[in-house]
Amino acid sequence: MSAYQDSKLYRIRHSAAHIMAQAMLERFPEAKIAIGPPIEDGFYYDFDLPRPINEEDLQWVENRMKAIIGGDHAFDCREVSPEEALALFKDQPYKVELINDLVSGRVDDNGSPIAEPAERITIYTQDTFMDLCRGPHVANTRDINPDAVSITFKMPAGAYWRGDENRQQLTRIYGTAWESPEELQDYLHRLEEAKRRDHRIVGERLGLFTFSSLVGKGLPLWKPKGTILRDTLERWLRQVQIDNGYEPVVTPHIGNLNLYKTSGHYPYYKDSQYAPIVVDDEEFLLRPMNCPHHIMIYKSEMRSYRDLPVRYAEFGTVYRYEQSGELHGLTRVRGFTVDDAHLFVTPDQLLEEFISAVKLTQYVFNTLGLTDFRARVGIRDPESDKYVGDDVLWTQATDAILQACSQLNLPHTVEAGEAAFYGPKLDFIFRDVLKRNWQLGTVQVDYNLPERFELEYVADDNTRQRPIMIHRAPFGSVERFVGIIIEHFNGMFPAWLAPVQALLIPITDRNVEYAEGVAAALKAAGIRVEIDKSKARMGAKIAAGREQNVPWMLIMGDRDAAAGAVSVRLRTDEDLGAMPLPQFIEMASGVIESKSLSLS
RNA sequence: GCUUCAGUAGCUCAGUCGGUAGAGCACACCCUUGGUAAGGGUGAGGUCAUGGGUUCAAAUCCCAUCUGAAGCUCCA
Repeated sequence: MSAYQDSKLYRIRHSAAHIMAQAMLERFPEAKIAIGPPIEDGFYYDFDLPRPINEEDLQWVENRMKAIIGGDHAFDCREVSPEEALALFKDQPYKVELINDLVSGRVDDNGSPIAEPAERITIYTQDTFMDLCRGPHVANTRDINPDAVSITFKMPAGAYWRGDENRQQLTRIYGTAWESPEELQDYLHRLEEAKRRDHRIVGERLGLFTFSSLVGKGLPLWKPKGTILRDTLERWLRQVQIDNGYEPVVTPHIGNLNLYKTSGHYPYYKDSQYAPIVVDDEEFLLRPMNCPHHIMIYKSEMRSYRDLPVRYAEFGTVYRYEQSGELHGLTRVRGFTVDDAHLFVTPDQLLEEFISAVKLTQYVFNTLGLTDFRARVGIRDPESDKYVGDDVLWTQATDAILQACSQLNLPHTVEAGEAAFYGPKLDFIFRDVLKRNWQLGTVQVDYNLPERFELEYVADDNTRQRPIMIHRAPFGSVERFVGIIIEHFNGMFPAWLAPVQALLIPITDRNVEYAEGVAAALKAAGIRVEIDKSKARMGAKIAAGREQNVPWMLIMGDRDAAAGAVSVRLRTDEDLGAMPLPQFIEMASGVIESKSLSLS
C-alpha cells in the first residue's frame, strides 16, 4: 500500500478526484464537497447535492474534466493557519468540520483517525478549485492523460458522511484513472471479465441454484446440480472431521428463546434475528447460530477431564435477518449452513486444539487450491459495549490466538472490533471477483459461553473445572464457500466436484445404445454422467458441453463402438483421442479420488 | 435499513413521440445421421413485477408496493 501511495498512479488519481470536484462544482454550484481519496483501482469524491445526479450530468462532468486536464493547470500547494483555512472554506460545512477535527488532532484530511493535532493546514489549488488536502498531487494537469480517466464506468452511490449511518448521506461518484488509455481499456475489460465470472451469473448458467421472491429474499434454492456440489463438499469435510476425532451431532433449527437469552445472543442481536415464534405461551427462535444447541449436548452428561477434548460437528443451518441491502447472491444470505463444530477443551489442550483446527482449515483450502486469502485476528473494540465477559478472559483468549499464529508462522493482521461478541477469532478472508471481502473459515476461542452456561468437567484432582470452547468452521458457511469457489474456478470445478463429470456424446442415433452401456459402466465406477441424446450435431453437443464446463466429453461413434473405446475431449479443449473404456475409467477414477485439479 | 438505478418469454435482450409485443438461446415436432466450438424448418411460450392513477388509448407517464443491481452502513 505504501508503494502505491508513493506511485505516480496514486498522484494521478488523487488529482483526478480534485478535478472531478471542480467540474462538479461547476455543474452544481450549490453542492457541498466532502472528501475524495484515491482507492485501489481509482478514486471517488463525496458530494452533498441539491438533486439526484443523472447520466447526463455524469457525462457532462467527465467531458469537463477532460477539458480541465487539457487546460494545463498547475497544482499549487500552500500552508495556512487554521483560522485562514476556516475563512477560506466557510461555505463548505464538511470542510469546516474536518478542519476543526484536524486542529483538535482527531482525523486526517481523509477523515481517518490520527493522533497529531495540526497547526498548519495544507491546501492544494488547481485552476478555480481549492481543496483541503495533504497531497501529493501531480505537478500539472498535463501530467494526466485525459483519455485514461473515466467516471461514467460506474454508477454513483450513496455513502454516509464519515461512515456513520446516523449522519447525512452523500452522493459518492467513483472514477478510475490510469497512466495510459490502453491501461484504462484493459481495466474496463478486466471488469467485464470479472462480471462474467460472478457466481450469480455462473450459477445461473450451470443451473446450480436459484432464488424465488415467493420463498423470500436471501433464501437460496439449490438445484440438483448445485446440490451435488455442496453435498460433495459436505460429505468430504464430514469424513475429514471424523478422521480428525470430531463426532457428528444433529440438532433442531429452532430453539426456545430462553436458550438464546442464556447464551447472550438475545437481545444483543435482536435486530438481526427472525422474530420469535410464539406457540402455547412459549417463544422459539429460528436459530441464529448452533453453539447453544451443542452446548446443551455437552451439558447433558457429567464430563471427566478424560473425555476432553469433546468435538461436536454439525452442518447446522442458521437464520439471520440480514438487512435487505446486505444480501448478495450466495455470499450473504438469510438462511445458510455453517460447517460448525464446537470443541470443549481443558486449558492445557487449548493451544494444540486451536492449532489443529487452523491446520484443518488450511488443509481444506489447500485441497481446493485456494491460496488467495488473508488471515485476520479479530479482537475486541475497547470502545464498544457489544461484548460479553470480563477482561481477563478476553486477554487469555486473545493471547492464545496470537500464540497459535506465531507457532503456525501464519502472516496475519490484528483488527480491533472484529471479534465475536463472546470472544476473539481468527478469520480467513477471501475476495470475490469484484474485490469485495468475504470471511470464510473461522476459528474462535471462547471463555464466555462456558461461563454463561456453567459448563464443567471433573479434573484429575476431583475439582469441578470450566472447559474452554473453540468454535470453528473451515468453510464458514457452505453457501458463501460455494459462491467463492464458483468464482475461483470460474465454474470449471475440479472433476471430483463437477456436477456432471463426463458428458457422453453419441455421434448418431445408432450410437446411443453403446453410450448407454458406457454410461452404466461409468456409473458403476462412481462417475457422474449425462448422455446428450438430442438430435443436434456433434459440434453443437460439444459446444453445449463446453458451456456447462463438463470436465470430460466422451465422443462415441461407430469406430468407438466397434473398438469398445471412447474418444476423450477435455474441458480444456485438449483431445486425448480414442482410448479403451477401462483405460478412461481408470484415469477418471484416479483424478476424482485424488481430488486432483487437473483432468488427466 | 439508506442513496441511486433497474424489472418485457425459462435465460440474454430489442421495443422511437403513449396507439394492445419482437429477436436469439433454451423447449416441442419435422427434415438432416453428421468424427471434435453451435445444420435447416415449423410451433408453443408474455395480465410487459404487482396494485392504483392520468389518458380516447399505458410496456411506455405518475404514485405505492415487491424484487434485483451498485455503493454505504451492518455482519454472532
